[in-house]
Amino acid sequence: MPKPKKPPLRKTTAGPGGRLNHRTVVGRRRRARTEARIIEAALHVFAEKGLRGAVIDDFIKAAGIARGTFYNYFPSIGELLLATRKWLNDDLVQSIEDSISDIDDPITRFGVGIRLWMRRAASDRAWCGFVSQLRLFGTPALEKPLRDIKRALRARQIDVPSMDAAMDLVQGAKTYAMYRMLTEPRGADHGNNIAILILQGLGVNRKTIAEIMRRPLPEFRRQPMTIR
Amino acid sequence: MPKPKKPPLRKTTAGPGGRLNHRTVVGRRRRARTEARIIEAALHVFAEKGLRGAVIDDFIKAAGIARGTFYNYFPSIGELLLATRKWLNDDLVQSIEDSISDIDDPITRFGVGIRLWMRRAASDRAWCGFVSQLRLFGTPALEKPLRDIKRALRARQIDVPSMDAAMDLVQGAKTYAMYRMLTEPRGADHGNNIAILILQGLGVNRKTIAEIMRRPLPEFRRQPMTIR
Amino acid sequence: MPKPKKPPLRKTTAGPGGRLNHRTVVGRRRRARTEARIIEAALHVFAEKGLRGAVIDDFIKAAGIARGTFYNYFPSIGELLLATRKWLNDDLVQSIEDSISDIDDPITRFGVGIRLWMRRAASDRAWCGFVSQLRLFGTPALEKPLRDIKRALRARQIDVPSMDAAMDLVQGAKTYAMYRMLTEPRGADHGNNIAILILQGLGVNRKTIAEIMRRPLPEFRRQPMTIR
Amino acid sequence: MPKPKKPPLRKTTAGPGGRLNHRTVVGRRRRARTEARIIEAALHVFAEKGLRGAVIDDFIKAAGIARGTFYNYFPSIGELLLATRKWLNDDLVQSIEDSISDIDDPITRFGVGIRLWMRRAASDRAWCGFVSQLRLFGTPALEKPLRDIKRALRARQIDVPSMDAAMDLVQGAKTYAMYRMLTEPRGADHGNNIAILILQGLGVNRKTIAEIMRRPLPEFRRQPMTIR
DNA sequence: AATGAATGAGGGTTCATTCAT
DNA sequence: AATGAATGAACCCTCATTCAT
Repeated sequence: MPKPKKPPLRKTTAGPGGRLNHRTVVGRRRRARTEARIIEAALHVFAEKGLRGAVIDDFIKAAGIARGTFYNYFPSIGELLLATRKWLNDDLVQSIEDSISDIDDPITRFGVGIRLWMRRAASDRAWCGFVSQLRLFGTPALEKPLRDIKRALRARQIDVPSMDAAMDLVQGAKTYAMYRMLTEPRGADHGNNIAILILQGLGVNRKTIAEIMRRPLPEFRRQPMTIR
Repeated sequence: MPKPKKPPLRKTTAGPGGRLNHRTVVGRRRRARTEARIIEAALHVFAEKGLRGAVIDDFIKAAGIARGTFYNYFPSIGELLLATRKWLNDDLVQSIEDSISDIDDPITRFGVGIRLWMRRAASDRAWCGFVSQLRLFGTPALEKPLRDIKRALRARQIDVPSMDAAMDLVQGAKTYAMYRMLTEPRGADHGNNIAILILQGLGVNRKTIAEIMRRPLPEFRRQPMTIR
Repeated sequence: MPKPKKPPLRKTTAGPGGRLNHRTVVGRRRRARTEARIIEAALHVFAEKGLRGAVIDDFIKAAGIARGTFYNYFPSIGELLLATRKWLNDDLVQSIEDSISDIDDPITRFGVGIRLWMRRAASDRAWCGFVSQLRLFGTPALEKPLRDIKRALRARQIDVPSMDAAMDLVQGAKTYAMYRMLTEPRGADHGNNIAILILQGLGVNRKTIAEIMRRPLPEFRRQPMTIR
Repeated sequence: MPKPKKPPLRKTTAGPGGRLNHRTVVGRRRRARTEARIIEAALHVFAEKGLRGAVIDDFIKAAGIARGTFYNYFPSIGELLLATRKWLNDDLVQSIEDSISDIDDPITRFGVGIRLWMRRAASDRAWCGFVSQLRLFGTPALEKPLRDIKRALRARQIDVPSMDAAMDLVQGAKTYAMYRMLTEPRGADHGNNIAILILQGLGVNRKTIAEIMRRPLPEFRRQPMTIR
């Protein structure tokens, strides 16, 4: 009596006519909604309790789901963190990249990008709290800025003794500023000021800095939370 | 069972007549030695496991003491962290301050201080790991540098849009650089490069920066671990 | 939330007028098929994971059904176990009884029955794994052999100090042998050897044993899996 | 600052004069007592709830200890089971071996051993319940009987078609009888009856069996529970 | 009927803290 | 002081069962 053993848990249960089963479609939609809900909640929880300090209970309370439901979606807090970071990365890259896609000059792109980043941090506490804890190095979120800055170096728009040190300065200043924005009140200009100092640090000349700072920031296009 | 718990704050246990008897003296010496041992171990443990990730077991194993002994000295890990940070602060301020006490020019003091800080980070992994996790803001460790930088501002040696932003840049860059030194190999110049970028960021003029960087760094005076 | 839960015991769903309509007939057939599928799968699962160690997931994966579907058929794993055992009992009694129905001599019937049982165990791993875990005492599966052995006692074909002890010997030896067949390789004769030892244990005389063992075993009549 | 790192948690904390520290001695004694208590309790729990059905709570309640204490001794129920079985093995081998060490004749040793085993089962419900669930094969507990039976075979005291089958008969009958003693009332002779049937099954001749059964059983030497 | 997302009770494990010696 | 066994609250994770579609 060999075991025929069906292929396990088909992804798509198609009805007799090949059309997607109604139940399946409904189920899927619900699934996606719940996942988005959990990630959305996770952003706040991680921001508040820290990446290490959060416990399952925090997430399920914030998302309004049952304990078991959590595990239907993520096998551990670590996985949830990954998913949240991935979502955030996509969202971040997307929203900033969209806004500066029409800028050609590398250092200007870079500078405006920092201003946008900092403005977002100032306007969205949860986002700021979460991002400020992330180690973004080597992550897609930093690919674009890194490319810009390399181009700027080749174009002699910046003057730094080493790329590694330059990136540490950039990321360090941003991260630290974000962290402190959560703790102490900071003026409305704080983001811009940080941008100025970073550009100064990179050796960008005064005039260029002034130009970058004078630029009106494009409208905020915050897209609604969606997964994938 | 809430925790009223007052610090046992041992007063001088004087013998009859008010003089310290022999047992007391011996006991005290032993006490100080054990405490130093625990803090020394804690530095490594915190560096390795993180400020949040360390458990009592890590400390007692590293210090080679029994579980109960730990509680004879510190009522909780949090208190140990405080004590460790305090010790580090003292040590840090002391060793750097000692080395630059003969410098008068504020920006030079500041710049050399950063170079010393980074050199220490590069040469002492545990120190680097521990300090890079600390939020030093408002802490005595930053008082002196802050004063120097304020004086530099008054002397128009630096040019920044805001002091808050300036300090975020300084601390952020240092902290981030320390963190990354632990993860990826960095060249021997990394510390100096960071110093250059920070000074550039503060708007210090080229020539001054060059002078600061040219200064030979005073010898390392690592004092032996002592408490209080 | 205690569980009052009455068995849904579906009565004939007859259409208006009392005749079975087409949908009902089709539905019933489908129902029977699914139930058979679950039980078939359960046999393997119980054999593999143990009576206690199997979880719902094992059954639904093995049967290729959805979680909810399981509960449409069995209110719990316990009930499924009962149903599986019942099916096995019927099948067992049937297939062995069919094969020896033409033997009149009680001890011969009994002996051949044991040989058949052991042959089945050797040829069907899942069956062996499942049955070896069952406590068959008092179950219909043992009624017939018990009757045979009682008759053999009356006919002085066996010589035992007590019927209880005799049955323990018989069931114990069979069960243990089955269990070990799963674990270690056993020669093709193992079943026959066990039969010999059991008969010896019951005090059957040598010659009779030899005759029983010499008998060709009737062909295997494995009936297809059907419920009720 | 290299880490001196003491050897972890010395087994023996000796005082200055090399004598065992008093605290250490006391602690050890207590530890041994608690361990014995847990194992003793485990025997009953396993007997009652089954090897698979017992949960941590059962053990800690039975042993009268706290949840955490359990884990100070055993990392899991599985480990506890192992320890319990090991203890039982030692105890079993010891107590039976002691009693028959003065018998030379292999089959007599073997037969008396079975009678002792069954007598113990009848007089100690927890023992019986636990042992009847164990798979003793390949375990030290069966080494001695196995050796005796092999010697008996060489001495032509028994007559079996295969050693494997013989051992299945022996263990199967004993195990099954033990299991049933727990469920249904069995006469005082049940153990002896099982012994007779087993010996018959092995082909021992009538007279020898009668002699073995006539032998007075040596006094029970139940040693007090001690670990190691 | 069939489906699979949601639920929450039950059970496992860790670890800070206490306390008798 | 130092020791380490004992404690139990806080967390983690699984899995039987329900229920809307």
